[in-house]
Amino acid sequence: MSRQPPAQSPRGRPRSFDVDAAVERAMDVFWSRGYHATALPDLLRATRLSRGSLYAAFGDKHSLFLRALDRYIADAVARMDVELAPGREPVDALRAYLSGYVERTSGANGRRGCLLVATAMELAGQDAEVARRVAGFFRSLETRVAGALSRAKSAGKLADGVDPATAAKILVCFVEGLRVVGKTAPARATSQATADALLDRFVS
Amino acid sequence: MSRQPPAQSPRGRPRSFDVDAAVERAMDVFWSRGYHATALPDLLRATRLSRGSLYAAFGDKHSLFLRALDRYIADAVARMDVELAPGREPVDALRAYLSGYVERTSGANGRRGCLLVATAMELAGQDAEVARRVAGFFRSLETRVAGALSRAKSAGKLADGVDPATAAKILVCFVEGLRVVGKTAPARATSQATADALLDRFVS
DNA sequence: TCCTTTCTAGACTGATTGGTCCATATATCG
DNA sequence: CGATATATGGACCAATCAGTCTAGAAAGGA
Repeated sequence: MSRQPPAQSPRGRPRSFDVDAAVERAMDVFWSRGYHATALPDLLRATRLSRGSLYAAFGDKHSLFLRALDRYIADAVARMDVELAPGREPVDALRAYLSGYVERTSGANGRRGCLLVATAMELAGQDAEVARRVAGFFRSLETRVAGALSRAKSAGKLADGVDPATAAKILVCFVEGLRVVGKTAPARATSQATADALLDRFVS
Repeated sequence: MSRQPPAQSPRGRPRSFDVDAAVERAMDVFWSRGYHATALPDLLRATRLSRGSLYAAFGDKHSLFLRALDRYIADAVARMDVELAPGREPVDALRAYLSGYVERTSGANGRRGCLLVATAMELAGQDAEVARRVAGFFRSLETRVAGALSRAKSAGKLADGVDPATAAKILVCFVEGLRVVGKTAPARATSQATADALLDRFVS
């Protein structure tokens, strides 16, 4: 869908910087500082681009931010697709998925936070483009968790009375709450025990 | 602790505006826009104060923000103390507490968000004063929920194998996650059903 | 080599930022 | 009344904001 080679050699200097790498570096900055607190010089330093190049390539700060956010979401969804792959034993998959969240929300990783949650809180209320992406991500997340829970139920691994769709909503809230509480840099073992205890209430 | 009358009449014009009301109005602005996106003119309009009065009374934007945050936290803790009062039947108390969160995180209320969560994500990583307050709030929250769960356990109302301290951590993550997901303005009934389903996994 | 394109560095813009200051009005006390 | 303290509104400040533009360097294709 993207990155098709040019139809014919465009005579002259070819693009000499890696756009995707620039987006990734910009993402890192927005990730650790948030949208409003990120100033243009921060982005120029991180991307190692000149002002002219940055504006030529991305238009403006807001557009660059949306690309960074899309990149963050794509990475997160790709990771989910691996951890919660349908082929995998579903309870193991859920446990691995939760462990990944624990890893990312404890200690220094936790303190760093989450671009998506920070963006949801900072911008989703005022920025429709952002709100769409945030809502879409939560939908993706819930769908995949619900799928794993459904497969677990089919395999008879779920406790009595657990509805996969409802339990998925619970787990989504829980992991996003982990990201918030993670800002206080909780101990890994504590968060892991908490996540295990929750999952243990659903599986049999 | 606060608001003691002056030791002796201070000759001259007495304070003619309500400081607490100004803090509350400032809180509303920070609440809906976040720290960085709130500009001084926004605060002047909301508090109906002149620049001079605002700086004389609060020092600077950051100090005013901390006062607003403290006010928000005090309100939240006071509400918890009512909803989770030790005298109350503990399971009813927990149910009421969760319902309050559902109310505040669904529909338009949800879209408005939460000053504490937004602040945690926007500032806690870089601002020690803020980080202290955020961590303190989560501790208060967890302590109170754990207390209610303990009382429920003593009354034999908890399911087998549920540890109050661990379940409290789960519920804290869940409700803070509700605040995040609430930014997408979920339907009240859906959130209520989700919260009920979670609590039903703990009570017997 | 020459043409074309892309890059960089930085000057520059107008608007806005948080914060200071002051002249003036107002209100309450002794 | 007169002294004192507190308010207002707006001028003013330096710094920074996002964004535009240009001159010249750099590099590949013809």
